Amino acid sequence: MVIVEEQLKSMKQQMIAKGYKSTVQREATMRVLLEHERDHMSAEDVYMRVKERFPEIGLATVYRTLELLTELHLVEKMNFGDGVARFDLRSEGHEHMHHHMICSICGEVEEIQDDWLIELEQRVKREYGFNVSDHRLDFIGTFTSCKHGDCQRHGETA
Amino acid sequence: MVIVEEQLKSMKQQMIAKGYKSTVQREATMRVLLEHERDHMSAEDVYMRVKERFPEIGLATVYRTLELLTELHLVEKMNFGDGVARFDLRSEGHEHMHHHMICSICGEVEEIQDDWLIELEQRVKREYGFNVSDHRLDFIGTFTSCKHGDCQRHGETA
DNA sequence: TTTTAAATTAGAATGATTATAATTTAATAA
DNA sequence: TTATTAAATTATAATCATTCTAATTTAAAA
Ligand SMILES: [Zn+2]
Ligand SMILES: [Zn+2]
Ligand SMILES: [Zn+2]
Ligand SMILES: [Zn+2]
Repeated sequence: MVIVEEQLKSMKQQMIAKGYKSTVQREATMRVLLEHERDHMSAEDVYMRVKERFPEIGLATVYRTLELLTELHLVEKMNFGDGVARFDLRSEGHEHMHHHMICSICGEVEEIQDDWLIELEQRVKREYGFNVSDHRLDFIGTFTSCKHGDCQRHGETA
Repeated sequence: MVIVEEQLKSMKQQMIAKGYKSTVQREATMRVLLEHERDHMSAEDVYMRVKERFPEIGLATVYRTLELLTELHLVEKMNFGDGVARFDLRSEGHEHMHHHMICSICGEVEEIQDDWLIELEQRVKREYGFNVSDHRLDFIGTFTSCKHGDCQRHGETA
């Protein structure tokens, strides 16, 4: 886990390397994503956070920045079935997307950073002639702690 | 793979068992799903197919039926990132959702019916105290056949 | 056959996301 | 540094998938 400033610098460099401009709005948006790395925020969530420090930013700019970051493979646009897209930072140095555990009691989303699919991807190649470049793996279920009622987020929406 | 009529009967029974009514609109919708088992259709797609045989049906009814089938765990509502929900029949006798291979050249979606995640789910339980009740696994990549240009669906949207 | 809650219909409303046109700005080079 | 220009931003309108609403119809139970 690198410090935010360092990751921000790296993201800006990648943006410039691909011919995109570095703007204060984009920087503010990236900073919010970095500071909420595990939060799976919607565009609206990100917008509200950015607005706290940069009140004149427009919603469309946030949308476009998130789209751009997705295109640059810095961010993954995910849909967990609640009608909004959520934006998830891709971990530096990880070729493939991380996995998720989604609690069906409270909606909490936790991450598994290790790539557990290396072997299965060889199998996909062998058995189906399909060359995997990325993946998405979500586990749906319950944390033992949630089942016992001591769930921090019981009742919240997501 | 059972015959359509048989599966339809089973789905109707499950619907009635849970206290829902069996209607011609619901039957027509289920029939379309069964006849396009591997197609990953949007609600609009399903609506158009149902309309061919039942022109007076309304779009909202199709939406509500798909929602109901999702609730009954007969269908899975999936989002592949193109802005529409797609509805995928859950295979009879399979506790967990099947896996997908999504071709990034042509958008074709193919299914893997075997459950490849049994061991990983034990690991999730062991390492995170998370009890898995279902999962979603998509592989993104290319079929060897697509990479060589003989891709049937090259250029189509999805 | 009557009753009644559930389901359907058509159309309006919602809400997330995208497009538009005018204005501003980052990056390049004189 | 200043001028140039394409790219980015803003505010707002438009789009489009999905959901809601009120009136009407229907499936199932009595
Ligand atoms: Zn994540
Ligand atoms: Zn929980
Ligand atoms: Zn499928
Ligand atoms: Zn293909």
